[in-house]
Amino acid sequence: MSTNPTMKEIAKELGTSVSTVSRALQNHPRIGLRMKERVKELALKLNYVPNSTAIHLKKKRNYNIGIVLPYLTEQFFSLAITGIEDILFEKGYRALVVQSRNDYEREKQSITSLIQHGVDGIIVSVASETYNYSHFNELNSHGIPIVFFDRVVKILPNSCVYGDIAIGAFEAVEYLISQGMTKIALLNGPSTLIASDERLTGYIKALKKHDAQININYIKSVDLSKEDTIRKTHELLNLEEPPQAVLAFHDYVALDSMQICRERGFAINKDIFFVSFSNLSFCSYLEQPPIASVEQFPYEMGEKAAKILIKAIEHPADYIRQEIIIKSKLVIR
Amino acid sequence: MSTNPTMKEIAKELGTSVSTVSRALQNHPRIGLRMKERVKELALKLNYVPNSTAIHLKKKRNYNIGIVLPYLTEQFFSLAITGIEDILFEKGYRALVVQSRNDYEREKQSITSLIQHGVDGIIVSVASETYNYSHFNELNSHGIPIVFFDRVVKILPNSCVYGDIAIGAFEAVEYLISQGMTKIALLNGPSTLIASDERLTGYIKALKKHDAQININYIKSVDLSKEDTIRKTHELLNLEEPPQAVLAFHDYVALDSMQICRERGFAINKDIFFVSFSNLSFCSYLEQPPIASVEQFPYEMGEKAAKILIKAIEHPADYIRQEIIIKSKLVIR
DNA sequence: GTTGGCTGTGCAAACGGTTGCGCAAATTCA
DNA sequence: TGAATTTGCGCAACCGTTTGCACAGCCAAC
Repeated sequence: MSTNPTMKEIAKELGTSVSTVSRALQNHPRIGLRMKERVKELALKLNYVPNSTAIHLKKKRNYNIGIVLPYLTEQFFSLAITGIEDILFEKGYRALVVQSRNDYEREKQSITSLIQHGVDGIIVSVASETYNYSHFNELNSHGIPIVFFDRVVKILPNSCVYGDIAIGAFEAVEYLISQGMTKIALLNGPSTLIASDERLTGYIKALKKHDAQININYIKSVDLSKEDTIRKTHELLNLEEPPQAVLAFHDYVALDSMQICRERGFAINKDIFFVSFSNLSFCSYLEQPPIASVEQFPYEMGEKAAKILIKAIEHPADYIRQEIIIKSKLVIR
Repeated sequence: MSTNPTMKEIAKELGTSVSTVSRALQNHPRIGLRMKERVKELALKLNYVPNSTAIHLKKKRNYNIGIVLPYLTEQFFSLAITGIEDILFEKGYRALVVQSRNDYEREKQSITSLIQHGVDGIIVSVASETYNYSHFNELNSHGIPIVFFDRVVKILPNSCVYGDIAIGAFEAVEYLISQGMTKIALLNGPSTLIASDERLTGYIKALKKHDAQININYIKSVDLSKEDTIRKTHELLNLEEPPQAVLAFHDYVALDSMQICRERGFAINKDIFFVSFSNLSFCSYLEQPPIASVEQFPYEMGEKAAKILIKAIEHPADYIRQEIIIKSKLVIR
C-alpha cells in the first residue's frame, strides 16, 4: 500500500538535505547532536528502512551469499546450510540457495544468475555431473569469491573445505577387517567426484595394509540414483562370492542397497554388514542400521566455509587460498 | 580481478550513448538492426552482465523471494522449497531462504532483514512459537505480498496454501477404527499451530462418528522437541490402559515415539500402531514403519504457493486473497 | 585584525541502469 | 515537391543512497 519512506522525505519534512539525513543516520561526527536526534526520531516514526538496493549500488556490496548445492533434501546438505546460515546470519548476510540437482547445466545457469544478481560471494558443493569448470572461472574473472565445500574442485585457486574422506574410508575398512571380514565391497559414487576417488584410495590402502585381496568385482560406481544403486547391489549379490560387507558412498546408497539385500534374503548385520558415510540422524530409527558410519560434520563444514568466504569478502587483500580438512569420525553402533 | 563491463563502456567503445545501448539490449523497436547487432556483439564479447541491482533500483523489482520456514532439515520443508524453487527458477526469480527454527524472534528478525533487502514477496510457514503477527502486518504495510503455506495464519488478508489436515486426521482415525482399534491416542503439536487444532478436530470427529470414547488422557500436545515427545510417550504408556494406536503430529514425532515404545517392549504394528502425517521417504526404509501416513504433498504446496505469490507480484491489481487447500491422502502400508 | 582551525550543513556527482521526450534524417504519401 | 510520418538515436532526469568538497559561521591565537 504505502510506499516506503526515503531519506528525501525525511529531509523535506525536516527542512534539511538528504546528505545531512544520511550522515545523521550514520552517526557522522560532523553532524550536530540536535540534528541527529531530530533525524533519528523522525526516521523511527516514519518506520524508515534504508533501501539496501541503493546502498548496494553505491557500495558494491550486497550482503547476499549464493549457495549452490545438489539437493536440499539430503540431510547432509541441509545441515551444511544450517551451519552456513548461522554464520551468515550472525554477520548480517543472507543466503540465496539454489539446488543444482547434480545437473551441470542447472548449476551453470544458477551461477550465472547469481553473478547477475551481484552476490558478494558463493559457496558451492559441485554437482556430480559437472565435468567442466568454466562457470567457476567466470566467477573468478568477475572477482566474486568462491568457497567449495564437500564436493570441492581442488585445481581452482579457490579455498575449499572438505572431509578427510580417504582416512574415513580407511578407518571404516580397517574396522570391518578387525571384525573378521575380508570380502568387502565398495559401492562408490560417480568417478567425477573427488570424494569417490578418496573413498577408493582409503579402501585400497586399508585392504593392502592388512593383506586382504583386492577384488575388482567388489568395486562398483553408482550414479547416486536409486535405480543404479539397486542394479549394482544385485550385481554384487550375484557374484559367486557375495561380499560380507559393503562400504557405501553415503547413507542413501546404503539404505537402498540394504533394502535390496533384505529383499533377497540377506540379513543385515548378519549375512552382510554396511558401513557408510555421513551418519544421518534417521539411521538411528532403523532396527538394523549400518554397523558403523563415517560422520562428516556437515554443520561444521558449512560454518567453516562461510567463515572463510566472509573473510575473503571483507578482507580481500589478505586472501590466501585455504584447504580446510574437517576430520571425520567413525561412529560404531 | 577485472571489474564488470557496464553499458557506459559499451557505449563509449561503440561511440554511441548509454540509452541506445540499453534499448538495443532490450530489443527496442526504435533501434536500428545494425546498431542492435553491434551492441549485442560487443556485449557478448565483453561478457557483459546487466547489473541487477541497478535495474532493481529503477524498476523497484528484485526478482528475489524470501522464504521463511522453521527447519530446512525437515524433509517436509525441503520438499516444499524444492517445489517453490522450481516455479521461481522457471519464472526467473531467486530464493532467499531463512530458517526460523520455530523461534519467534528469529522469524521476526528474518522478516525485517528481508524487508530491508527489498524482496518482491515472501513465502512463510510460521514458527510454532509465533504468537504475534505484527511482523506480517509490517510486510503488508510495506506492500510486500505474502503467501503462507502449511503453517498458515488465516486471520491475515494474505493468501494461504495448506493441507486439509482435519480430513486427513479424520480419515486416519477412521482407518484405525476400521482395523478394530478404539483406544487411539493423539500426539499432537503445540496449540499455537492451527495444524494442531485441525488434527484434533478430525480426531474427535472420527471418534464421535464411530461412537468411540474420547479419553482426555489420550490427547497430548508436544512442543516438537524430541525430549517432549519422549516424555509424552512415557505418559501414554504409563496409563492403566495404554493406547492401541497413536496418531502422531508428523513422522518425526512418530519415529521418536515409536523408539520409546520399542524400548519399553511394545512391538510396533503389533502391540501398538502408529499413523502419522507427511509420509517421509525414509519411512520406507524402516522395518516397522507407521501403518499409515497422511501424505501432504509438500512439493505441490510449494509450487502452488510460489505461483500465487508470483501472480500477486506481477499483477497486483487482480490480487484476491486465496485459500488453497491441498487434498491430503492416506497412504496405507 | 588577519590567520587558521573547528563545527555544522548543503551541493552535486556518482553507482548502473531505464525511459520520456526531442530532434534530425530518411522514407512515404499526396 | 512539399508535408507528414517513420526511423534511429541522444539528452537528461530519475531510482535512493553515499561521500568529497565547498562554504558559512564561530572561536581561539598570534
